[in-house]
Amino acid sequence: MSTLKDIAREAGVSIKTASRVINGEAPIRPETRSRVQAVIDRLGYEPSHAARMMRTRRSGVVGFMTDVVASTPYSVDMVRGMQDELRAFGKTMLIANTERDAQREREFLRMFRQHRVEGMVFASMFHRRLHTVPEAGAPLVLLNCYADDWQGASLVPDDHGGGYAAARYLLDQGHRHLGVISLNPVLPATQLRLAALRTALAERGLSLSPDLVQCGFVGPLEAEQLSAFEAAMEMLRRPDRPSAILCGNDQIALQVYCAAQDRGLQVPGDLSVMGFDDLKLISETLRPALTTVALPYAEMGRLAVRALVDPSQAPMSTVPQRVPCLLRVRDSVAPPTRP
Amino acid sequence: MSTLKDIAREAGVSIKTASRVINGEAPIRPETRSRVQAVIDRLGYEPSHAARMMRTRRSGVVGFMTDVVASTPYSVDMVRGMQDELRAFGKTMLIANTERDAQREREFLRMFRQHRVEGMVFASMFHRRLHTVPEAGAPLVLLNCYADDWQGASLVPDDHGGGYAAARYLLDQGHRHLGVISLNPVLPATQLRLAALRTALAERGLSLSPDLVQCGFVGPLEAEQLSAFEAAMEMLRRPDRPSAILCGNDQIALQVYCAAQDRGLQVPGDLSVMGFDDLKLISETLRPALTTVALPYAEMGRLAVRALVDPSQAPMSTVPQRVPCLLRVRDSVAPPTRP
DNA sequence: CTGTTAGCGCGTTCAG
DNA sequence: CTGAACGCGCTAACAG
Repeated sequence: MSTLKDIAREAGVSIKTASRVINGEAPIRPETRSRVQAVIDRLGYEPSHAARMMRTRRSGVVGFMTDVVASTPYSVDMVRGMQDELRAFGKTMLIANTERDAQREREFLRMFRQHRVEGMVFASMFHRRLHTVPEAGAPLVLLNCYADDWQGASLVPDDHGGGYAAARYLLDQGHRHLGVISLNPVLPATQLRLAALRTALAERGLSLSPDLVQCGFVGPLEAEQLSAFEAAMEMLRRPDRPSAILCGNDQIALQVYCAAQDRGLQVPGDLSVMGFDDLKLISETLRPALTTVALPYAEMGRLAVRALVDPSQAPMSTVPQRVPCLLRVRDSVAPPTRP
Repeated sequence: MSTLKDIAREAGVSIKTASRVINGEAPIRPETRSRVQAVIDRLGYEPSHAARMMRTRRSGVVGFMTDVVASTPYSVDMVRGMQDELRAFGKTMLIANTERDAQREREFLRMFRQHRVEGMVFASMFHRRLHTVPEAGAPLVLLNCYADDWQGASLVPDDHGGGYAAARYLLDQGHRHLGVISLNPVLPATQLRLAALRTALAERGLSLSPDLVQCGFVGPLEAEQLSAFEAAMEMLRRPDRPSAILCGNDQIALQVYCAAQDRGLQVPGDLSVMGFDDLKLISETLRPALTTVALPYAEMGRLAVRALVDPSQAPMSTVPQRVPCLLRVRDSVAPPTRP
């Protein structure tokens, strides 16, 4: 690969002049500029990022670390959102996946530090509280999580708002008797959405039957297994079965569809189903297509980068900032046939 | 951030000695070593990747570029496979997603060149032929694609083998009357699997009814829409409906489940379903869980990195290397009830 | 408008 | 076993 010196020599100018045309600095005489440019094109020259970084002491790189990718590819939307925004600033991204392994986390943090990342984004798979905050010697933005001893930037989905929107939609369609198959109860998302649901219900003088609130998973949080099918089967066998089920995520909703099939119930005719997450792989593929609430992961990625790269413009507060979750109306909810 | 010079000064040794303990070079007197190490730990020193790279002229970075992420998060497995292997070699990864935009592709290639990537992996969403080969001035491995004018390394899933395994499994279960809802016919994957199916059928003196081979998508390849539900409905209404349906991917299989529900057919009692891809989000969530064929994306990622980082060990041939697709037996296939 | 000089933080060379 | 000096490719600071 050729160097700036080569360009300068070939073009018969000084190194600095070559540098100037590359960086579009200062006024350069047009003929000089085009002569230098011609050499650059001919030699296929690209400035060395490493050398540039050494001189300017800015890496132009931000690190992205996730805890688990697991079954839910939640991080790809965040990555895309981040990339969109980074591209606009001419920056690049290093990614790391710790798989919840402390050893790997340390290694990757070292790697980030060696690359002198200008910022770091840490995302957890579930909206949760962190015990320790990863430290890469650069500004940090937390995605989908927060920490008590951490007064920096933190972006979380507005689970309360999303849960409220879902509940209101079902109520507006005429449902009065709702079932819930939730995520693990220890997750803030679960509690926030339940609280929102109870609020929406209370506004109409209704309440939630405790029997109709189930968890869609079994086992410890780190190794939980889907059990929504069984929960749904049980719920649908009851004489007072709900006319609609609110699900903790789209996978649960998928299992509810399967349970409905098994019970000979049509969606949405006999049973309305509401998902959460808007995993297109499921929500757009199911027939009838799934009405769900979209998690704003791409938007969170964009906001995180903006906060990192241009902090003045994004004055992050010390409390987690809630990013809106949008209701995606498709075909899995209809007015109830029995009141 | 402190530098090697700081370390040397604080420890009262020369820069070179400090450098030696960091890189574990040469014999150093133990007491000197531990004194230097103590300073390193105290100052939280990390060597500058940029400075190192400039000196050694090796970036330790490989680039990963994908064409579309779209609905199918196919690339996350590749990324994970690559990361596993890169970690073992102490290297890192830069990622880019072109969204099939030539402009973006050029920009990212420049970025890769500026970072002096030591290798590049290009992955396409579908197993396909490339018109032009992206060039980053470094060794290249193609994933999921190949090009006629390109005699370098290329890894593709063994669609023929996977299709054959799926067909054999259905035949071994006793199925004789098979339906197919495939990917777009222009894709090599489609043709390879169909050929494998015909071979397996021919081995038993059977053949495929042309009426029972449908495509699960409509519209042009770049913007195709799932239409497997309609195809399945049509197929299941036929008097000679198949006892099993082979699907081009797991999303198609999901729609076949939905169509079966609509027709009042139980899976696998009335209809066996075989997927392809093994998207866990779908295959492990469906009830009954989906029997499918796994695409070896993580393995392809690992192999690509190995070929790049240690070419001697992985002598890639000039023809695309086929990576085995494994049958994942779950619960969606059972012996047919009507012969 | 253009050129000269001096490092950025490392690893390498060669000399102790 | 250890140290001094040099240069990787580039840009900042300051001349001209």
